[in-house]
Amino acid sequence: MLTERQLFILQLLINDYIQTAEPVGSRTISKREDVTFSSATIRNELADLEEMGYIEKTHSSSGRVPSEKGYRFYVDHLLSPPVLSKKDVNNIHSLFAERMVEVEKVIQQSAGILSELTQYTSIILGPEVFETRLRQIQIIPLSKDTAVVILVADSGHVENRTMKIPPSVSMSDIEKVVNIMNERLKDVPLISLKSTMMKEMATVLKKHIENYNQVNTMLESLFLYTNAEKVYYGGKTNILTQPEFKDIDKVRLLLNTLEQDEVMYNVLRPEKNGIEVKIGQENDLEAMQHCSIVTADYFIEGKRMGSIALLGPTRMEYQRSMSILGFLANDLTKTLTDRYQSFKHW
Amino acid sequence: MLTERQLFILQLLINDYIQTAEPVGSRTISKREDVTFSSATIRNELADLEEMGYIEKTHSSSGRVPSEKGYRFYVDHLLSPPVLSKKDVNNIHSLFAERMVEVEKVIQQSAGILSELTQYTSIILGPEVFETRLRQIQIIPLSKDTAVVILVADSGHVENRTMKIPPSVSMSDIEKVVNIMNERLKDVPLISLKSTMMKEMATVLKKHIENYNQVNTMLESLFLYTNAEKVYYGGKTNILTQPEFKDIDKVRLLLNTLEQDEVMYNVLRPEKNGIEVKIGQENDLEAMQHCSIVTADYFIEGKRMGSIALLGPTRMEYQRSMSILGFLANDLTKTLTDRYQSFKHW
DNA sequence: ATTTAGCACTCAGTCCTTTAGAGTGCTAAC
DNA sequence: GTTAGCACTCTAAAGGACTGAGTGCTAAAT
Repeated sequence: MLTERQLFILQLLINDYIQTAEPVGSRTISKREDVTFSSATIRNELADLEEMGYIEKTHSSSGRVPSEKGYRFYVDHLLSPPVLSKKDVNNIHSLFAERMVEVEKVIQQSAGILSELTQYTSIILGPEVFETRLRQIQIIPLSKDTAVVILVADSGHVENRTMKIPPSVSMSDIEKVVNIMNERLKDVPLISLKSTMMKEMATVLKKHIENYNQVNTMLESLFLYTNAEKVYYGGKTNILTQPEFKDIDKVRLLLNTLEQDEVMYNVLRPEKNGIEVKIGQENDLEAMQHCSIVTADYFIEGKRMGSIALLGPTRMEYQRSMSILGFLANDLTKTLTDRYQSFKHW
Repeated sequence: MLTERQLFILQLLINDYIQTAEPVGSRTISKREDVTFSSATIRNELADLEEMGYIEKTHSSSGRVPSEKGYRFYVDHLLSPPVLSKKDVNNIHSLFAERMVEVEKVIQQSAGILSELTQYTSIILGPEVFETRLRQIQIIPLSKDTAVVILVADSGHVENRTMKIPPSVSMSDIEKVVNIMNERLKDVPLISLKSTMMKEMATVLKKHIENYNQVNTMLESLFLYTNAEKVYYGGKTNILTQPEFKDIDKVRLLLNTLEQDEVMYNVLRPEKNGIEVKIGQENDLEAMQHCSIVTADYFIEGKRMGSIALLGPTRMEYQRSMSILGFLANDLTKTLTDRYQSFKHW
């Protein structure tokens, strides 16, 4: 479809535009050392590329700018082999060298370093709750009618909620329930706690507990909000340095969307494995029309646990972003798998 | 110092400017029904007010704009009696009607409603840790060398950290330590946990524990990061709708500052009780030069527990903000005190 | 049959100038 | 002390001229 030369020109053009954010003209391209043909030739090629929809003009006599189709093609076929500078690699490695104990800190730090290295906004989806399993439940009374319920997962993750205790339910009832729960619910994935409890425990509970109904509603309220995934951010305002975000309204829309964890959760939920790039309109969200998102997954023992992502303008450094992201995802996978193993084979 | 008429004119001018964000001229003021004197007279008065530093011109033939001194004076002496619409009151009351169980949720919701009602950014400092006391410590092993430590406060607040266990420390040692801690540290304010532990427990621990040194370093690392207060936000991007924040760089600076919880913590830490207003440069932070912050405190049994604040442009609706803030602080105080009582007299 | 030089044309951006309008300060009269 | 009136100031908007980067097309060169 595209000739060698057209590919070459398209690549040069997009590379240039990614660096400068300015429409690229034929002369700019022809000035490069490795370009042997004249600007007139380039003009002809550019006209063809435009006709095919890979590039666009901002006005009738302007230079060309990549279209989303152009970026798509670029990402799919024109990326040069990934190169990470030693500096970047060291940066990332030093992060994991610390061997932090808490998963959440590891992830928070990763988000920080990602945004620092790229000057984009980084977003990390915490380990999927449904892959972590219950280790223990504790109930600690606070007052005569409230108690804190603490769930500890095998990953070290701790969830807690405060709960009202109906007056008709006694402390010994609660102790009984907790005991039963710890017996029956151990190693159940957090995400299916509720259903497992309702199914498997109903009969058992009925046998042992007098006020079964009250206890039941109490337990239901306990698991009512299955906690959504936690979303971590780095460099939330980095996007404001991009020239395409001079417009306050665009910025506001985007930042507002970023604040909504549930929305971002859906954005990041990857559809296929590996490194994925969503360009402009490919993100269904209005606020993301002018953005691209690069996502990568991290795994524990081959199971997808979450994803890490970079959010930038459509004119983003795809190659570099993908390299860094892939690299970090890999390190994260290793670190977390290691950690998990040590839990498992204990 | 200022004549009645000057006071009146200053008040009108600031009120007008707060509404319109446009410099106010003598004609605008003279057009008001309750103004009996001519624009020429007003011009004379404005000249005087300017000389005294209460108002400024944006250029030599522009209308006048309040100076920071002007706002200060306005806030201190010219506020009209507070009026809250029924709608606002209902809005706030309905929030507390729900009787949520978790303190954190109450606070998060409060932040939300504040920002909704005012269209400013709301910031709430969570209950001061040093006023909450330890109820119980739990240690739950995760793997052979890690464990989760869970601290439950009497307020229902739960803290947790993951901890490395040195190989030389045995599980039974840890159990002993936890038991001793629960005996000795119950009802100690969270903030002084570390010092109390180091002082009071050293001797006891030495007696009972073999590997005192390892245990000690382990415990030290546990309390190394005394968790800073949690800061809650509502309407983070509301400030972007204000015309004075058209400038992306200002916005970036401000939003970045907002992201830094420690900085905000210091900004909010109130110096005196009651409702306080900090105008422009009175906030030492560079990023806040063009902002005002209104803060109010909330209490539990007369002890200050935290503060709630509104962040807006210097041209903010002080009267309304202060009313709403005061009202909410009051409700918060009541709600939290109620709750606390029920813990205490249990 | 490509490629290229050359040229006419287009348009955004900058710089000036003009104009309108809002506002001031001052003076002289009330 | 107050006000009408007027000259003056300055911004903001609107228009015009000019520049420069860029294009598309044509005709000549390869």
